[in-house]
Amino acid sequence: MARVTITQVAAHAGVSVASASRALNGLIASPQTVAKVQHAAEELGYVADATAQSLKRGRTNQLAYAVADIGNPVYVEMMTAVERVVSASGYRLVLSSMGTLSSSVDVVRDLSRGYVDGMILSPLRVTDELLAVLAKTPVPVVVLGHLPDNRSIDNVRADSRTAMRLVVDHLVAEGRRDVTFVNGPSDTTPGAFRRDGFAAAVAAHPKILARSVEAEDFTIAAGYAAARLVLSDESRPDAIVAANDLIGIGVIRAAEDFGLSIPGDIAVTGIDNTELAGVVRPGLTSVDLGAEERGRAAAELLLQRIMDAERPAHTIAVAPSLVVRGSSLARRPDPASSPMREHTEHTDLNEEREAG
Amino acid sequence: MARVTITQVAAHAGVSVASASRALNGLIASPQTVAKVQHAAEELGYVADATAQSLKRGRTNQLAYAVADIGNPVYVEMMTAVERVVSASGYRLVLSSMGTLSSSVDVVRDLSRGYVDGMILSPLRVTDELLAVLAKTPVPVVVLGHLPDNRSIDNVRADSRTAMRLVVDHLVAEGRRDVTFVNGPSDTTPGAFRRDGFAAAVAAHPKILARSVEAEDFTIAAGYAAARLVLSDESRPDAIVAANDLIGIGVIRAAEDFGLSIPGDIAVTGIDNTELAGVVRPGLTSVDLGAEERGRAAAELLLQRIMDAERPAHTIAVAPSLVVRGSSLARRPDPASSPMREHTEHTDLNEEREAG
DNA sequence: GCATCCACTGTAAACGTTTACAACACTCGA
DNA sequence: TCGAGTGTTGTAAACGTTTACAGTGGATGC
Repeated sequence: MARVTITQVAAHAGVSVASASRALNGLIASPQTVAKVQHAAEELGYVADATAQSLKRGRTNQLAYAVADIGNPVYVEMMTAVERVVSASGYRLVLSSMGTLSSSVDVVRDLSRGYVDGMILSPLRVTDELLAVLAKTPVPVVVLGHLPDNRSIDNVRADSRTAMRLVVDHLVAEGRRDVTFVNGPSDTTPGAFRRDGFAAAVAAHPKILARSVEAEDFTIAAGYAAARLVLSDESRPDAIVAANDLIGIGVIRAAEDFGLSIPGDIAVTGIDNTELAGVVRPGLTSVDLGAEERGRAAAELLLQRIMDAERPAHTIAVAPSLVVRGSSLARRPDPASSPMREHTEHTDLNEEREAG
Repeated sequence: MARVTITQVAAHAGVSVASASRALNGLIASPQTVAKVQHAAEELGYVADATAQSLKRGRTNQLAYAVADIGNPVYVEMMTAVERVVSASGYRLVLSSMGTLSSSVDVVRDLSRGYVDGMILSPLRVTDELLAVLAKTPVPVVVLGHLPDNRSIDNVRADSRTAMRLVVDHLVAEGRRDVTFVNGPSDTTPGAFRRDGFAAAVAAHPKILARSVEAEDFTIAAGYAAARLVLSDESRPDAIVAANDLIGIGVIRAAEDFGLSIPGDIAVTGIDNTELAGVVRPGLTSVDLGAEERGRAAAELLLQRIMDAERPAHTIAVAPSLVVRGSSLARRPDPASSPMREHTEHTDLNEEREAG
């Protein structure tokens, strides 16, 4: 299945390559030429070579979304929002994952080589090396995730501080007094910001006891493992704040293994408000960080940056909102309790109550 | 941040572009030249333009994985396996989603234009148009998902028929007699094959009552909606076979809304054995279709096809295996039952029992 | 009948690389 | 001293497009 070039199409149609090109691109050409060329192209199954076209035109019509942790549904949610925006502007979106296999620096370097006209980056860790590469990368970049200030890089971020305040305030209001934060790795950007946010939030409540541990990862399995340690401590907390929904779900599973009722014995909260939070039982109270809105904002920032390379860098922060579900309700005055209390919770696939 | 070309590097180093190219690519060149060129490249921040390089070399070192439904975790699982294989061979993997926005035909056409050296396709629907495009596409393709036979296209498939037999046999063995299949759209490839597989499987058990309905989609929300209809029927089944885990989870949630105990009042099974199946309560019995193995096989097939365009097309079918969890256990002889029976189920984040 | 315009066409140069080929400066052996 | 060999270099042609430019032919105006 050899590649057929425009030269062959031109020959087959009996015209010059220039005419063929013009006919195919809808530029000025006589109706007969257009007909001949289109027929020839059809017959030979011609498709313009993308690399040649990009080289000549200086643009690829491709944008990239590079994400560290594609296993986390929240990134899929952001990607969907990104795709909606960029494909409306005629770009195709390619997703490239920068896992353990390829470092984010490598991915950025590679993407800077001209395969894409711009990129959105969601790195888990923002190293100095990455910042250096980003600063001198020739293609437009938007970072979706917290970035040091004054970096002159377009940036869309969640508000981790407010998010942590929302959950902590909520738990305290519901009567919790001993709160443990199960973070993901704190050398990651979300890990660091949520750690600090938690510290700030609990500082506002001098009476409550606050502790922190770190899960190995922002995953269900890591949350489960970390929670087992927390719960086997002799003085276990009456609330666990998880750094994201996946960890939160792991915590719920661990609590179940320990025979603990949620929220009777212990409250649990997550962050991201993914679909999963509404699907586990009890429903996981979570902070919605506006994934959809962040994705959209990042895409729009990128499109604007492409149109005007000189515009000043923008930073957009999206406001979080608390979504309360069964996992964090007040511990009730012990209603002649059955050992495992029954949670009568309506499945919130369609609606949810918000408080923010 | 203007693009710096090899011409500038060569000028800056005081050599010809040919020498610069050779020095940068580790071809034959004197140590002094290499040093000068590398220094110049470093200083100017030179990165080779990918489109020019690809045009000249005739290869991009990129492979694509195009997937219809990125919201389904099973595709992420396959992608991870694919990436592991292809990046070990020096390729970069780009993911392109063909959602409602862009038809699979468009995506294939676009990818055939030279942006990638090969692609793996997981289409939801295999239309004649898609087959026609695939047949004449100039870049190597592997289809990950059932394909009509004798298509001379490399193909990796799950064994839906066996999968359906495994769940149906299991449910019958556990004493179920009235089984409803909640399929996804049956005009999709998985929908059609699972429908047929279910029909064949129940045909082997003449005594049991079998019915089918279709959810709008392979999602939790669609499964939930479909299950509400099924369960509000006056003669509700004693088992529901869901066409995948997401639908199965929706079914569990719906059953809960109806106050039904699982597996006491009704058994539920899924397909794909995603992580979610082990995380919901009760654990969702599911058929593992070998996502990891299918992804790996597809990637290897693609690499071989790239190396040898003439080799005959292969079809690889991966054997399924049943993973039994709490959602489908036998209805026990009514142990002085509490209305909502308590499932003491060990969280299977680490191990699971298989039967296949 | 000649100049002018118009609509269209072909020639050729670019885009940034890689690479075949020829040229070059050496060293070595005769 | 010469020729052959070696190791390195530059010139120039390609890869498949797009596009500036200079034609071409015919119709129109005088």
